[in-house]
Amino acid sequence: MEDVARAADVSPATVSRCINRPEMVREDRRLRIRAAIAELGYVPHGAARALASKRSMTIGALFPRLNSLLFGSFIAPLQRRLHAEGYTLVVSSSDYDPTTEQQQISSLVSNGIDGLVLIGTSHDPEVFQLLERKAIPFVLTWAWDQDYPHPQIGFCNASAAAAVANYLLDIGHRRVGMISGPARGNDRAGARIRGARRALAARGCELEDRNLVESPFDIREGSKAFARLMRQPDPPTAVLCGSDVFAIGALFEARRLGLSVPEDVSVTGFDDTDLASCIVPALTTLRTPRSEMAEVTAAYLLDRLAGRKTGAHQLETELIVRESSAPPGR
Amino acid sequence: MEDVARAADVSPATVSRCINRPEMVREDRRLRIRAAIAELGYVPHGAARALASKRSMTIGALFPRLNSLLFGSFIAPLQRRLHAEGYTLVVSSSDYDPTTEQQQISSLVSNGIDGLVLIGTSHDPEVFQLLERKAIPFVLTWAWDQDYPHPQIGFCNASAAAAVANYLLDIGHRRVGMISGPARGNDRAGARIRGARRALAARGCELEDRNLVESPFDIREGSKAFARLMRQPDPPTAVLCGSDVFAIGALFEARRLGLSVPEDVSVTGFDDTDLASCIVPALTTLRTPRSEMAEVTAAYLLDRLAGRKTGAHQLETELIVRESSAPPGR
DNA sequence: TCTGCGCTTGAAAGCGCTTTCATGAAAGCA
DNA sequence: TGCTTTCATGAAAGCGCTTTCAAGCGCAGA
Repeated sequence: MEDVARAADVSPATVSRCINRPEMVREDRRLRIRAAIAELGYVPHGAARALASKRSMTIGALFPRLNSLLFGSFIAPLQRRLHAEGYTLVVSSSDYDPTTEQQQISSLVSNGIDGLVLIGTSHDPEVFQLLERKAIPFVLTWAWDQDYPHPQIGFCNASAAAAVANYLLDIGHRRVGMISGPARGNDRAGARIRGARRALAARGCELEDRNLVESPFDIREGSKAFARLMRQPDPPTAVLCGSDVFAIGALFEARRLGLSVPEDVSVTGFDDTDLASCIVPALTTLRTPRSEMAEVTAAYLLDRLAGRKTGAHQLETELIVRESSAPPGR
Repeated sequence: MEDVARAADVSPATVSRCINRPEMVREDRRLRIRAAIAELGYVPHGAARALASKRSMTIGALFPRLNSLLFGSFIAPLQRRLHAEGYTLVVSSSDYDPTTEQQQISSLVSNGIDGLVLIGTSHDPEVFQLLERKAIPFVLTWAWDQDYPHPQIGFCNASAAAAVANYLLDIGHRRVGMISGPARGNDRAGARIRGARRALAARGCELEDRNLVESPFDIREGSKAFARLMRQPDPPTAVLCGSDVFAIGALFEARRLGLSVPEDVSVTGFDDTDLASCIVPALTTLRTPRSEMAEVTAAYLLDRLAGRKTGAHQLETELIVRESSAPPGR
């Protein structure tokens, strides 16, 4: 920066202003400074900026997993929107482990994030303490719970799952199986089980224990779980999957088992990932509003960071009926 | 830090040493300092550390795309390995656009990365200038070119594609189609086309223009391209896809068109993504050594950052024959 | 012509840490 | 005992920026 200042024949203070609030510096100098910056290939030193200005222009996002089909469609728009406002998004993953999550958050805070995006509502209280002590705005996404004390931008996983269950009931299914992610430590999976179970019970169909399989999120696990459900004496006529990943695995497995979907068994997904509409048969699924959620999340944080007042948002989900579901029996 | 120093009754310098090189401080004080840190929930200020120490303990990685099936299996092990050595991985994406790439790199450098991972060999010369001027170690992955002047850790895309082509020739195919990513601006896609074309030509089979489709990396595009190839009067008996993504799209489309794979047409993928082994029929594909590449990449950068001498690496690929390929005709 | 105001600018004081350098204490040796 | 050597520590000088503060400048209005 000294070099640039010298080359443009101004003080370092003016160079700094030219970079941060160009409208403050007179046009002729601004041009001279910009020329000098380009000429010298000057790249500002982020750490020094962060230290002096107390803002890093960086937002953190911590996901349980990165290598899934799921989060891409959230990260991309989030990144885009934040970048447009000059912020950099730093993503990392906790591997569904609370301890790792704490470490990662601590590391993010240490790296100087100005704001943080978390997934779901179940986090260690210490996390919230740290964020509040450091006055770092944060928001929980992918979930919505009326009585939750922290800002959320998401949808109600329970009623979304209930919507799928009700749809299956509507078209005549009575024996419904479910493949879910591990409810333990995953509020979303837990809420989806709860929602589906209640909806079924409300119309006289228990979700029997033998018809509920919890597995790690993985296509292959979806296949295994589906096989297990269908191998039973009295298998379900419809399998409600708590994630498209499971449903995709189920569809593959059905083909291997020689079962036709939806003639022999209906399969529904959850999330409406890219694959859901491509796969054959196209997957009936519940669309979660990921890109909208990303937009609103970005807007929320940007508002908070600009000192504007904002609030939480509940977003809508939508059932997408495609080819993988039909009335039972035939 | 002042607070911690006061609480532990030592100087800030000792606290700093306790954090960075604990073996330098006497045990009793070390324990006192650690207790104070825990007690006060002290989190070091990364920017200040970076500024003072001239190291950010951060590695950047710039991918063309993030939302693909592909890079997850590279990022996860890379992240794990770097994290184990105290480094944080920052990933971002250029969207296959050279200008965006430059901006992103500039932003990464500005954010103070200590090292950088790039994909492929085609990058603006200015990028290398900047990295060299700032003395930031970097490495190019996913590619291998004998005569390339910058450090690479990857595999030869051309010979990998040639291996697939030769396999198809070996089992008797003469009319081979190819679905490739856009060769323009993507050295990997270009090399794969070149490799396949040469291997075919070497054994008397031209890759005709009508049998080569270039599309953006996307399942749906794979379906479209496959449909286009098969709609021709004299369609190929095998379709060599430059990416599993295309092959998966092709498999779905085949089912829609009522074509059996591999009876009516063989389909091969590239990369051996997670889906390749799950899908029905399981995909014959070329395994690219992504996690190994991640390990070696991490090791290379860590060596460079520790001042150790190291060199580039060529890695091996492997053809995985599964169910989607068979001799033609039947 | 003089006063007062707004607009730009530069000087300089940190931001929170690391690291050099000097110091004192403890340990080893003659 | 007196000397050197080693080790652990604290004081203090920055790291490269931003931002406050004061001051210079030109101009409008009196």
